[in-house]
Order: sequence, then structure tokens, then C-alpha cells
Amino acid sequence: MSLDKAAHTLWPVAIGTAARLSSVSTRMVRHYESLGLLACVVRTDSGYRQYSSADVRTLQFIKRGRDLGFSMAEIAELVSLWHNRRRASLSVKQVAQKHVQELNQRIQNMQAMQRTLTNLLDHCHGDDRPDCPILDDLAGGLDPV
Amino acid sequence: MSLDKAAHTLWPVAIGTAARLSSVSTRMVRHYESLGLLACVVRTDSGYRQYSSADVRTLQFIKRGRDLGFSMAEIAELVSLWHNRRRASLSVKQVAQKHVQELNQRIQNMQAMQRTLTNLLDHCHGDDRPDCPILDDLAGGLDPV
DNA sequence: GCTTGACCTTGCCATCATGACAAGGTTTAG
DNA sequence: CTAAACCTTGTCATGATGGCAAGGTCAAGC
Repeated sequence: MSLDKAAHTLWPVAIGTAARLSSVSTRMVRHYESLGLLACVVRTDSGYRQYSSADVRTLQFIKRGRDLGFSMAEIAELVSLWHNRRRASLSVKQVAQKHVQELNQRIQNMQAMQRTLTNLLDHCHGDDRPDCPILDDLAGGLDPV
Repeated sequence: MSLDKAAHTLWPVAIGTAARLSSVSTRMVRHYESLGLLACVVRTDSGYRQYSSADVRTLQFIKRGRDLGFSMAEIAELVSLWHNRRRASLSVKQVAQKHVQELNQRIQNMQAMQRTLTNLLDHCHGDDRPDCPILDDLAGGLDPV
């Protein structure tokens, strides 16, 4: 697979290489280890971490999970399910569904902000005069109902 | 105005009342002061903070700004513009426009995540069988192009 | 063999906005 | 006078990430 090609030097690789192969910073590779997502990381006699191609695949998994907006807690669960051959796909689906719902919520929130703001922006002439409906709104446009 | 009604006790008020009147926690009232958003907060002899109705209006302004998603740095600028009678509405508009653009960016990101996730969810049977397109994707479904 | 530069190690501080808690002082009502 | 409710300051925590610093290691070139 492409991993073996990319790491033309033999496995295992040091942290910098693992980081490059997974598009994760070395800082975060260590962090994920501290969160228990990489099981037992082997060390050389001098203390350097050594990563197998399986480790790098796990890092790529984490990266992809982050790119899809999952929290580290959710990713920890997904990694665990991934490693469990007897998982039920339902468990995975539930994690993803909950995440989609949260995304939905946040998107709705932000779209509401945006509607209000674009409304205000439309009515702000935006020149050198001081009066401004945006400030008027912030200063209590809605509260004194 | 409604503020005077709400605070049936006379001004100035203590932090708890100011917090209630602005829907901001006392914790955050102190924090906003430490950020320099409340200018000089008067104290009683025993050290209790005392808030004028102008202070409470500023807190309400901040609250509204937070509800619209502005960062504290942006709010600091907006408060400053609000207090400056010679401001140009253009300055306000620019802050708001930049914020709307950032909101847009974040919404786009999250919608892209959502599209991918709903796609995967549609193809996950979500029962007790272990095979799962969501895990397949996370495990490198896209990378090995 | 030695030097140099690239790499690795750990640990701590910072972000941003907020909550929670603790130990102690104040005020107010009964 | 006491108890409750309030105030004070300070610290720690969140979540995911960046950055820096001081020091150890390794590999390549001379």
C-alpha cells in the first residue's frame, strides 16, 4: 500500500516521519499517545518513539476523524470500535449521527447569527457618518420590547 | 428606561444585580472588567464593585455581541467605536463584515463535513454486523487516490 | 574522531471563553 | 448575635493546538 512506498526507509519510523505520513504535527502525535489512542508506543534504547505502519494508519484515522469534526472523545470511541472486530455497525452509526446532529445545531446557530448580521449590514450605510444600526442593535435594539 | 424599572433598588448596584440585569455571569462580569471593557469600576470602602446603569448597558452590549458570535477582541473594538461619538459607521461595518465572512467560512466547513457524514450514514446499515462504511472512510477511504 | 545540523526528549506556558470551587470578608434580615 | 446571602481573590479545568527552551541523539561530511 501507499504507506510502504512513502516510507522508503524501513519500518518502524521515528515521530517526524510518522507525523509527515499522517499530516499530524509531532506535538499532536505525542498528545494522541497521551490520550491512549496509540496503545503502547515502542521506544529505542535512547528513548526515541518508534511507529509501525499500523500506528501511522491509526494516526491517519484520527486525522480524518478530526477533519470530519469529531471530538477526541468521539474519535477515541471510533478507534476502539475500529479495532474491535466484533463491533456492531450500529454503534458507529450512533456516534456519527449524534455528531451530525450537533453539527446541525451549530450550523443553525451560526446561520441565525448570520441572518441577523446581514440584515444589520444591509441597513448600515458604511461611510464616515457615525450613526449605525449595528451599534444600535448591540446597544439594545431588541431587549426593550 | 427598562433598566431603571428592573433595578428597583437605587443605582449603583452590586455585581450580582448587574449580572442578572445583563444575563452575564458574575464570573464574566469580572472577566470583562479585566479585559478593560468596563473602564474604571467604582468600589465601596469594603471593596465591593459598584455598577452604574451605563455599566450594565455596556454589559448588555457585550452579551448581545457574544450572542452574535463576535470574539472578545471584536467586541472590544465595537465597544470602543460605540463610545466614540466621532466614529465612522464604515469601521463598524467592516468589523461585522469580516465576522460574517468568518461565519460563512465555518458554516461552509461544517456543511462539507455534514455532506460527507450523511453520505456515509446513508450507506451504513447500522445493525449488529461489523462492516461499516464510516469506519472504512476513516481508515483511509479517500486518501489512497 | 569530531563537528554540525537535523532530529528527538520532556515540560511548561498560551490560547479563548467559561465554569467551578475554596477560603475568607461583608452585609442584611431576623 | 447569628445565619444566609452576598462579595472578594485565587486557582484549576475545559479542548485541541501551538510554541519555546534546555538538553540528549544520530547521521553525514571532513
